[in-house]
Order: sequence, then structure tokens, then C-alpha cells
Amino acid sequence: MNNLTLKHLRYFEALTRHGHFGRAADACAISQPALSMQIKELEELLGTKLFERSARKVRLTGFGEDLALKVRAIMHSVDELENMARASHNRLTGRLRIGVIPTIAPYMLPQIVGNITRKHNNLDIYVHETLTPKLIQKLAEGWIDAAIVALPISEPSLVEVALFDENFVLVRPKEDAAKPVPNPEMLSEMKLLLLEDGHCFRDQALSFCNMNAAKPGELLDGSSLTTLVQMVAAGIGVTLIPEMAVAVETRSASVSIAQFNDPKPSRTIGMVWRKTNPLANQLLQISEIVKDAAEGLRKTSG
Amino acid sequence: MNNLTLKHLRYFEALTRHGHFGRAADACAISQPALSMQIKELEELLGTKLFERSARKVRLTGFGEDLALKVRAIMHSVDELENMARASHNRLTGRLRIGVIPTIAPYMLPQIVGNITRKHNNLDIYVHETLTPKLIQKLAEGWIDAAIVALPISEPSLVEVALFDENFVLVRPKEDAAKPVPNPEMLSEMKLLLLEDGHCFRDQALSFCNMNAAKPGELLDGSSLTTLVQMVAAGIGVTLIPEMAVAVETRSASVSIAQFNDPKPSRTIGMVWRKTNPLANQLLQISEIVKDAAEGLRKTSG
DNA sequence: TGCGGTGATAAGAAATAGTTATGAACAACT
DNA sequence: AGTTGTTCATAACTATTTCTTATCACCGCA
Repeated sequence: MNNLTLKHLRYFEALTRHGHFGRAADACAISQPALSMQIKELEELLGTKLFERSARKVRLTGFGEDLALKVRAIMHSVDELENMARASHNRLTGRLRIGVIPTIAPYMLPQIVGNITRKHNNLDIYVHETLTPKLIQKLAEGWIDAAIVALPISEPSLVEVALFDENFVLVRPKEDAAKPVPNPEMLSEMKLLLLEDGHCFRDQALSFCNMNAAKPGELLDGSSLTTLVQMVAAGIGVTLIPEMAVAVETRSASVSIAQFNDPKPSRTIGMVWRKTNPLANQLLQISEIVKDAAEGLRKTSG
Repeated sequence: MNNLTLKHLRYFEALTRHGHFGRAADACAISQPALSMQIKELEELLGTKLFERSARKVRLTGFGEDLALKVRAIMHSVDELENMARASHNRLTGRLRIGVIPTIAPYMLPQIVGNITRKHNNLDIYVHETLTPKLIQKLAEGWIDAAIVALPISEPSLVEVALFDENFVLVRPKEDAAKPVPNPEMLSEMKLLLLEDGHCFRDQALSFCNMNAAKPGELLDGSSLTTLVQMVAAGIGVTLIPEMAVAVETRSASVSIAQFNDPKPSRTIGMVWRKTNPLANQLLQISEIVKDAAEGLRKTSG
């Protein structure tokens, strides 16, 4: 049996402090023979005498003294381990890796990160911004803990919770501001500017117009909502953007915003994570924070 | 049951490495259920899930990952502990605190320290030079590990080993070189210069002359052999010094050295340490080194 | 839907750590 | 010197912990 245990070290440490088997044993809440045996075992394990037993004193040997220093350091580290665990108890600690789709990230991240760090102040947040399929993959592979995406995802290994719905609004050249709001059919006849393939928002917009990806030439791809809005300002066409993006994207562009008539186009944004992730409670908490952040955003921008 | 054990940490570490209960259990040479239970216990102990178990993968949680770093550090320290013990196995390590009487120290220490460090290169040597009673006290109180003194000490709690005998020689003014060597009786009639009270060498010299400490006025105290020799050179009297001191002490003094007739005065120098000191073997080794050092000194100076 | 692989659970066996009682060594005190 | 008290070691036994084998439940996959 070659196994060193923490018990050995604890008893050893107690004995170094008390210099007396009986009292050290008391301190460890065991009997004196038990301590004697453990110390003996430790000495055999290490192959060196650690204590010099004389009739009235128990003294460390030179090596024992060297050892005591290291042992104390180790025990300190172990305590730290336990404290660390206690501190993180039922709370998110360490590192939260979260993925966000590009049509949400720029508008919500500042709020989200702010609110999360406010509530979990010893949490490092890492954000990945990329397209939904990539997020799902990263999630499955364990590279991120959760993702904020448009629902549904319908991946059996993931849990999804809805956070909020967001409407899409029409962005058109400023001079069109007075024109009637087009309905889906009319929209599909207009020069529609959309995000390039892969963005879920593209599909959501197309679906509103009852279009599939096809019909080339009739729509133009942009790599970001900002680009799209700038193109609209330049009179190239019209586009849809999520309501949340309005404040940021139209601030410096001469475009007009129009709400659609009911049924308004919209999507549900939600958060997803692995079913197997044992931090479900904590992630649920996070999702609430994100929900609140969205709520706040809507209030200020609405 | 609040007790964290190294076993927990070892198993935890193995599982982080293998990401698979079965294989990790193999690596630990235990069965899979045993590992499962220990991990479960560890998680309960820390109050946090450390692993995310899905059907095909075992992944660390965020906190688990933080923990793994610290755990690895701890295990590294523990390994180091064991290595340290193994390295010092049956060898003196760390610190050797040795006491030496003043009539030996200046002549032998350079040799002794040199020889010891040559053989035990990771040994820090601390030397205390003081009178025998103080050395014995320091020894008993555990402030030093061994002492080099004149035997016998006859202290039941100490072991003593003889190292070598050293003769005393007469130191007298240069102009007396041709005179016959005095015998003890004659010596007691001469102006005898001796070390102050407390030095064992004083008593040893007196004993040779069949004198006790009494007879005031007939002898003069000096605080070191160097002082005594200088006083002899100044024609104040004669003195005895250990043979070993001749080379050093008479180098720059105009005195003459005379060997006594048999039976020559001498003393036995030995090393002593606590009976209870478990490093008896190692100290015996050290005593051999000291013996060799003395041998060497005699050769060069004889 | 059954199969292979995986982790959890249960019950009993093995190993470990603890207990009390006692012994041996030694210092301290008549 | 004999006695007493203190201290650590040893022995024999008991309690607890840890491990093993057998089995289950779950999930992804053909």
C-alpha cells in the first residue's frame, strides 16, 4: 500500500504543532494510538523518520521540518480548494462562455454582459458571435455553455428557453416615409436587401415574404445590418431589421422606419444549452438576466 | 463525512484526463463503480457538479476546469513531497546544526565543513562554537543535532563516539627551547597560562599538572589560545595547547614547542548526539567524516 | 426496436482506520 | 533506589470506508 493520504498530512501537521501525541490526537479528534500509527505509517511511506521521540518531547527531525513547510502549503491549497467550491456554491463562477448570433450581439451584448457581471461579479464572460449552426456545433462540442439564438432550434440534446419576441421593421429610403406600408406580397416585388446566406435572420425575413432563397437578382446580400441600412440610404432598395437594431442602425442614416401591419413579422429569441449541463439552474438565472436586459432595451428604445 | 482525501483528487484528475469513467477507473486500478462513487462523493463534498455526463462524453464543467488546475498543482506538490523524501532517503538532508568547542573549532572547522559538504552536497551546515556545558544544553534542547567535544560527557541521554586523541604540547619562550622538557611536577611550579574558567581544555591541562582550579596567582587566564601563545612569546609564562593548534598558533609567534615525555598529556575528542535522534546512522557517517578530517590534519601538520 | 456502450445503483467482501486495554521507557519525586 | 506519573508504542478487536461483482437505466445508433 503505497498511498499517501491527506489524513496523514493532517495528522502530521497537528503533531508538528502540538509536539505531543496525546494533544495532537485530541486536536484531530482521534485516540492517541490512532495518531501514533498514522505517523508511523507516514514515516514508513516516506522512508524517513520525521519525529524524534524522547521521553518528554516530540521534536521534528531536520527533514521533518522541511517537510512541515511543504505540507502546510499543500494543506493550505486544499483548504483553498474547498473555499473555492463553497464560494461558487450554487452560483456561476469562473467562466461563462456564451454564443450570440450576429443580429443580436451588437445590440444586446453591452446590456447583457453588464447585467450579468453586476450579479455575478466573479464570473469571466467570453462571448462568441457567429451564425446559428456554428453556435449549435460549438455548444454540442462543449466549447460554449449557452447560446442566444432565434428559436426554435429543435435539437434534442439542447434545452431551449424563450426570452422575448422581437418584431421586424421595414427600412426604406427617407423619401418613402409617407408611402403606405407594404404587405408581404408587395415586399416580395421590391428590391429587397438581405444578409448573406447562413444568417437565420435572412431566412426569417424571406419567410415573411413567402419567398425561398431562390429568385436571384431580385435581392442583394449584405454582410451586416449596418451595410444593409447604408445601402437603403443610398437608394438601392429596402430591407428588414429587428426592432432592437433600429436605434443603433438608423442613427446616422437617412432612412425611414415603418412598422408592418399585423400580423407583424417577428421572431422569438431564446437561450439554449446542453440538456446534460448540470448548471441548469444557474443558466436559467442567466436567461432571466438576459430577458431583463431585453426588456430594458425595449423600454429605452421604444 | 466532511473529509476530502487525496484519493478523491487522484480519481478526479484521472477522470479529467480520460473523460471516461471506465478508462479512468482502469488507470486508477479500480472498478468503474468505485470511481463513480468517489467522484459523486467529491461533488457532494464540494457542493458542485464537476462533470457533465452525457451519453457519450464526460466533460468538465466550468468550475470543474478551474478546479482541475488547482488539483493538478496540489498533486504535483504531493509528488514533490514524496520525491523529496525519496531523495533524502537514508541521507542527511536539509540542515545539520553542529556545535564545536572553541579549542577545536578554529583548527578543524574548515576541513570538517569542507569534507561534509563534499559528501552531502545539499546539506546546510550551521556551526555553533561555545563551551561544552552550553553545547550539551543546546543539544538537549534540540537547538543543535550534534556536538564535537572532549570526552567523556557521561550524559545518559547522549550517545558519544570517540573520534581521535590529541596530545597537548608545551609552549614556552623561544629562548627556553634547549631546556629540558618539564614533567608535571615542574610544570606546576612554573608560571602557567591557561584559558579562563569554563573551557574544558583548562581543566584537562590542570589535571595533567595534578592541580585543581585553586592556587591563585600562580596562573593567568586568557580568553583564547592565540592570546595565551602571544603572552608566552612576551615571556609572561608557559602554556599548553593541543597539538592540532600548533600550526596555526605558533606561525607568527616567537615561541618554542616541546613534546612532553610519556605519558603525554592528551584528551579524547568525540562527537555526541541525542540517543533519541533517529538519524543515528547519518550522524555516525558524519562522525567518520570528521575523523577523516582530523587524520588529514595530523598528516599535514605532523 | 434491439444492441452496444456508458454511467449509476445495490449488496456483500475486503481493506483501512479507529477504539480500548496494556506495555515499556523514562523523568521526577520521594 | 523504589515509586509514580507521563508518554509513546503495541495488540486485539470493532467500526467504517472503500472496493468488487452483478445489475439497472439511459441513450445514441443501426
